[in-house]
Amino acid sequence: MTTPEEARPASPEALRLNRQVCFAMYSASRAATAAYRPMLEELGLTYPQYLAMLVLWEAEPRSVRELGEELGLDSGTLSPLLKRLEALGLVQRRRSAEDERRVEIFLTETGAALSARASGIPQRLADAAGLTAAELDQLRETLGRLASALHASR
Amino acid sequence: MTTPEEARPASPEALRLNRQVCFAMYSASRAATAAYRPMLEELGLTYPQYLAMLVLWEAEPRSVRELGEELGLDSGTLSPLLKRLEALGLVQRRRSAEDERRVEIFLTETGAALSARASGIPQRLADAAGLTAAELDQLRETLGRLASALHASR
DNA sequence: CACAATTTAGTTGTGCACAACCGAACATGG
DNA sequence: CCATGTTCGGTTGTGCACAACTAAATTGTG
Repeated sequence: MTTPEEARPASPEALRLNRQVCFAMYSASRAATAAYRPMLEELGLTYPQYLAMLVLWEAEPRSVRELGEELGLDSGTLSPLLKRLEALGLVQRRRSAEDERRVEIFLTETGAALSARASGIPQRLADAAGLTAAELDQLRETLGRLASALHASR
Repeated sequence: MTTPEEARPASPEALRLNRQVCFAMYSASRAATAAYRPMLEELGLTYPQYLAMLVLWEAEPRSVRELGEELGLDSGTLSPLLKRLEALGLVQRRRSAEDERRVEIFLTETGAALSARASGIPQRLADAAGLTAAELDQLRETLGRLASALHASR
């Protein structure tokens, strides 16, 4: 009576892959990155590079630390990523004059102009998602609470 | 009349980071991986390694291709991952006799026994998530539909 | 002022992801 | 049987993530 349907002796129901919300997130997140890829390829960006550019398009310049705060990434990830953006001619890295520890990331003209070509991407992705605007809103809200709770639980 | 609240001339609302569901997923997924990390460290596993073990705990042996199907990962990711699991003594890789192209992944006794020590992890993570069981269920369902739609959109 | 503690980027090393490609093994039509 | 095409696992190269560490600049304190 312990196993309702088929016998499944070795594997407690809790360990079933398809029951795990975190696998669904991991999987959906990679699917989203894959969906962005062809669109971002036109801009010559990877998804994390696109995220960094989104932050810079909102306000600029930003220090590496500020970018890391917004994106939840550390310098080990951002330092090489930003150097690649610089090599692409989209940003410029410059030591702050007031605080020589800080490196300020400025958009170049090319980098700033790129936002125009990126502006259609969110809508194209939302269309591909196949969810209603309300569902997307609720999903975003739930994921936000989840991430907060997980961060707090450390 | 175009910008309802504060003026935000340079950055169309669509490009705001916090509006993007995909960033919420990306972020929450990494938060989940980080939440798993200390628990999985006790088992000596990374999160993707844990996922592979979950699949094997359900049914075994599985070919590399079958594992890839379940996890949505290709051989470029799985081959080295499975070699690491073999080096840990948790699985064994063996060429199939019927089809010499296939490599079957078997659990070792140690690998099979590890499921007992892993059985508490899903509940511990669900607790850390701070969502109700209903919310987690709905989240999983929505993410599943989203991933399907994104895969279909290619 | 001296000097310990903190902040900030950067580097190194490990482990995914994934594209592109390869060679061996199998399948199939002729 | 044989030529062609497909499947399968593996390798290589690039780009994240993240832990652990380093060095330089700044801040706080006696």
